[in-house]
Amino acid sequence: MNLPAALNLVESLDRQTLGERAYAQLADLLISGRLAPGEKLSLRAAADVLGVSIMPVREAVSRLVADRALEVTPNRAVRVPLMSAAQFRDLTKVRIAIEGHAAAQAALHRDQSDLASIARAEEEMREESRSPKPDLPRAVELNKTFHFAVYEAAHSPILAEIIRALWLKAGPVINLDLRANPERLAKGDAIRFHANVRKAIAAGDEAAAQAGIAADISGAAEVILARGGLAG
Amino acid sequence: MNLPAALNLVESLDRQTLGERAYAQLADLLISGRLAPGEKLSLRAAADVLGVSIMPVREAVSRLVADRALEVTPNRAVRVPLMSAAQFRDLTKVRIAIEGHAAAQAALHRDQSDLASIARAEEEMREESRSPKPDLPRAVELNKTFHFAVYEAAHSPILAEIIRALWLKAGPVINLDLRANPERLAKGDAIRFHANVRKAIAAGDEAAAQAGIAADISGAAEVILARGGLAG
DNA sequence: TGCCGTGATCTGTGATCACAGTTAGAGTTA
DNA sequence: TAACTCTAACTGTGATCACAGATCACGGCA
Repeated sequence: MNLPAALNLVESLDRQTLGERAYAQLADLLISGRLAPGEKLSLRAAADVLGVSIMPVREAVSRLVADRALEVTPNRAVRVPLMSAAQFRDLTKVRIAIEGHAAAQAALHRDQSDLASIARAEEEMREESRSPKPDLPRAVELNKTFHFAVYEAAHSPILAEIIRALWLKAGPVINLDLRANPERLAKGDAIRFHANVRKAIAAGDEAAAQAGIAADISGAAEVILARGGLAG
Repeated sequence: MNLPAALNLVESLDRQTLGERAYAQLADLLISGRLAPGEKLSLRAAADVLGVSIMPVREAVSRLVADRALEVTPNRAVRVPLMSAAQFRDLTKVRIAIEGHAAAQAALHRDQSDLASIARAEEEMREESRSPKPDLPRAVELNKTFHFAVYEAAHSPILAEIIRALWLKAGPVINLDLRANPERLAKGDAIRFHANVRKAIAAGDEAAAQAGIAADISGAAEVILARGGLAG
């Protein structure tokens, strides 16, 4: 009973329950904006699509409901919550405070490997957005990769987890919009802010890193609010 | 079909599922520190205690696992996560940043009714802690009431929700300790900090409100860390 | 033609059963 | 006495069934 635990290791890695897999899939749909606010979700239909019974889906959905990333209405319907302009402004303020704080911490605590992955993520997104025919889903994914490369550099698992929960709420609004309206990507605001953030973190400049993330978040939020498509 | 919706109202209020009730009960146990880190929890046993089948408990537990307030080990055992000193320091830093921010926002956005409930909570806790024989569980509850009165005054539902999740993680460590070691309560540090916070918020002094909350949180954390009872 | 009642179908919630894996303890052996 | 083995009871996970309530389309009435 003493194989060098190598098998033991691979076994414990793919040892994820169906519920966790379902959660990961649904969370990805939300963060990347492939589920729109107000869109309904049926447990049984989702279970069919994922090829499992409804039990794993129930667990995944109850987790997402706990995070307010989904809601179940009084009429027993699961849907992506609608967000009012006021709620979106609140969410944006909180994101600026917390993600800005994380960026400042990243400027203080980043190591070389953090800088490398931030730089790589920034470059990949810059290339994609300068392409004549950008792949929007990929751009959304790369944007997420860049931001989380920054937040990981703060070396605070708890902070990273909180931010992930915020993106679960913001994804359906922001990334859905980005997919539908690529102009902002073409305009290159995000690219500029990202470059500033990378430089600030590399230089250890807390304030600039915080300001850069804040500008990026509020820039995207203003586009959404200006469009005026939010509920109530 | 047009009763003035009065009946409609009462009905929609008590419309909570067994799962939600189970969640509320378990969350309360965690926040108030009646469940210690490392303590195991059996779904079936909990279901018996709560007088329901295991289904509602499963939903409640999966929510708490999503918030990292509980964890299920690879051996299929649900327990309150053990916290290393490093993790506790990370949690404390994040709490200082976020709860401090909330206190600052409270100083900016509080209205008269916020000030009234903050003052009431502060006074009740001061009385309890000055009593010759303080009721510790009640003191823990009053402390929570005061803090959340402050955070509610920031008028940011999202921020309040995030802080609630942080308390879910910190409760088993901090409040368990407070129950076991009442000296800190007797010493009156918390009472002094609370008074400062109340005054700062009433005066609209962001920085002082933030500093007061930070001092309260780190004061409690230092006691825990000094005791040295944390894991790994 | 427009409206309302009605039933089939779908919703999430809860209970129960089945299963594989772990744990703990009694019983046995060295 | 100590260690080892094996079994019985327990663990969370998943599937399936039952149920009350909501939805929606169809058919009949005005």
